[in-house]
Amino acid sequence: MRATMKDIALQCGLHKMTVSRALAGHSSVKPATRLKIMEAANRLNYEVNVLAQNFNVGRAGYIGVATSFPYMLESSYLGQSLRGFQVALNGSGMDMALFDTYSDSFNNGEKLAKLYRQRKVDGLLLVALHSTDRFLDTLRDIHIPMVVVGESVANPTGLHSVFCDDERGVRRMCSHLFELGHRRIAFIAGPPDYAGAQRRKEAYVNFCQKHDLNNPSWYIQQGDFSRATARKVALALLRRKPRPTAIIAANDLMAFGAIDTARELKLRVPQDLSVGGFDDLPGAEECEPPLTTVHQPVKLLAERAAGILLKWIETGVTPSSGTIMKVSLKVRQSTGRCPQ
Amino acid sequence: MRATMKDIALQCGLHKMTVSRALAGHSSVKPATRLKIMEAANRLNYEVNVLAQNFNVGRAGYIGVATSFPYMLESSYLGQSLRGFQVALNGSGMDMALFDTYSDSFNNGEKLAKLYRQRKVDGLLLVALHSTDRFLDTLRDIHIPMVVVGESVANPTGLHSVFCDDERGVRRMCSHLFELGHRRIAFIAGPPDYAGAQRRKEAYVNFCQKHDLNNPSWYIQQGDFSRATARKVALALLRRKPRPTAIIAANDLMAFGAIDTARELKLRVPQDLSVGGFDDLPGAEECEPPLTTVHQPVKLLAERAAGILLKWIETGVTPSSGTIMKVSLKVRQSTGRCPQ
DNA sequence: TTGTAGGCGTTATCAG
DNA sequence: CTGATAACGCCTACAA
Repeated sequence: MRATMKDIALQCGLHKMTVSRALAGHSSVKPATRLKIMEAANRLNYEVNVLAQNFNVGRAGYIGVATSFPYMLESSYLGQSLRGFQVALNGSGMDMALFDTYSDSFNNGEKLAKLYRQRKVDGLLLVALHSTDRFLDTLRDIHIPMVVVGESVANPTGLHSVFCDDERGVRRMCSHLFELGHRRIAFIAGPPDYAGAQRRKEAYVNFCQKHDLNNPSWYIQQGDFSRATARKVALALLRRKPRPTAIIAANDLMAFGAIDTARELKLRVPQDLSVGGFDDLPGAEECEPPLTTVHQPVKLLAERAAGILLKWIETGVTPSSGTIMKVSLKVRQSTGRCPQ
Repeated sequence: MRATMKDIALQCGLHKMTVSRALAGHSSVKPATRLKIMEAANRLNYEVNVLAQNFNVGRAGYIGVATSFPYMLESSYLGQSLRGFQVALNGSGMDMALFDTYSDSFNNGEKLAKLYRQRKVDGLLLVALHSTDRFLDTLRDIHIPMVVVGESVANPTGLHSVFCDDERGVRRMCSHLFELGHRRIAFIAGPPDYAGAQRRKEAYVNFCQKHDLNNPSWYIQQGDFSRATARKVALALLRRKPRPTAIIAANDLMAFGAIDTARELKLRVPQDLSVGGFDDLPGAEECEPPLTTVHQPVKLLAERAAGILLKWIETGVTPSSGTIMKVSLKVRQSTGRCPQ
């Protein structure tokens, strides 16, 4: 069906090798010959067989993006990440393949490793990995080019991860509220098996200690990054005395949940209660009230991660350590002076 | 580096062809030989080179999922679609590659066509395509195995699309409200270049005519499937007299927007205003109040689409027409009896 | 400037 | 039951 270099060669009375050179843009082809070849290629609707090309050089031409489907897929976190990857991959000849690591078969990393060993992908980008995933144990040993995005890893040996400065972000949020007069600051934590969530919580705890806030232990509530759960635990926070005057949520979704609950309890945000988030989702700016949050440059972070991975694949040199990206505090209308 | 069949063959003193047969599970291999081969394969950590395999049979082993990144990526519509694809692709040896059709270079279909001609993908799944996209013009002629998901196409020649029964869905929503006593029913339409949005609007118009509702023309407002825009146009609907007692939005996001506005105007939903949506997003059930909406079996729809595409690729036979999936009305708390 | 030989790893096919 | 050969489409390396 489809024309090959051989077909063009036949039409032109040349050898397929000359065709290969001409199409690859080698300078060692006589202009006249090149022209003839180009015309024939056009005539035949020729298009390189990338499959053969890649097979020849032993690469798949795909980067595997591994994520846990169930709720990551619909997160703008992944959305922005993918956009960042796209930017980095653009022009590299690599494209993105999407894999679900949620299913059980994935959870020991075997399946991902297989993808690589079978040459379905040339490397992996792992988005917001759970730090408990046994991925690491399995994958680390296989020396697969792979970069973890948005999550640092407890034991980073042989793994490169790109993540944001969670600690600094939470610290800045705490300071912001502190300066507004807040002392009764509560915290809704993320799932404990996310290293990033862990870092955020610790930063909050450290801040409280450093400033002798001495808040009751129930000021720290366990969330799971979901809005629904945040609503529930916010209820626990806002019903009991002494009621916090500010809540920091470990991500924006949970901040939204806290605001939902405040509204339900007829508490005004920010007059009666300040709420801070983390992530700066696209929706954070347009919600009611616009959310004060820590901006994470997700797209950039992803772009960086993909860039590192590409270089790794091309050069074969394992990048050394982790990469930390800066965050910034976006002060909007969900935080205000402490009441009284 | 990596072991090949040849390596195994050498270790076993056999021909690589025998190894191929043994590993492929052919019955024509002596059990003892097979065992020897299996052991060697294990010892060498052998894994088939899928790349070579695919090259040999002339297929990429990837299905391209094309979507316009900007907001589709973060939609649960795409999320559910991908999950559906995954189910259908499972076990087929095909995986998903993700492509952004938003950029200009994609909009004439050339790039997608190239993906196919270059054998980067074996077929395409187009999610929620704009019906104005010139994709169709370009792609139709190339006979690429491809299925459009969630959108019917004006001129379906040579294109198979799987979409839901938009008309029936809106009709059922209209009837539901009508039976609750509503007559002043307004409609927030979706972007006119989506065929599905068009169908939904027409279904509404038809219902109004059939029941002689004779509502003013401004009862139809133009939205763009986004929450923000819906808020604005809902304001136009709710500020003017005679105020509608019910609003149907062409998708859930816009229904949420309408509820936002109602809340802002101190209108209670559903006591003062009923609001209906379309899609049944995961969030529709847990929002406040839970949304009455038309359930679209997106995951199933996607699964079906991917199944059709797979068969097309395997058999080479173009499927005939479009496939329409059933919808169902989910009555929740955002609709109620007409006030007075 | 162009041609030839060979190989990438797998499988179909035919021969033994 | 196993082996030999060839082919998939391209490219590297060397020869003319």
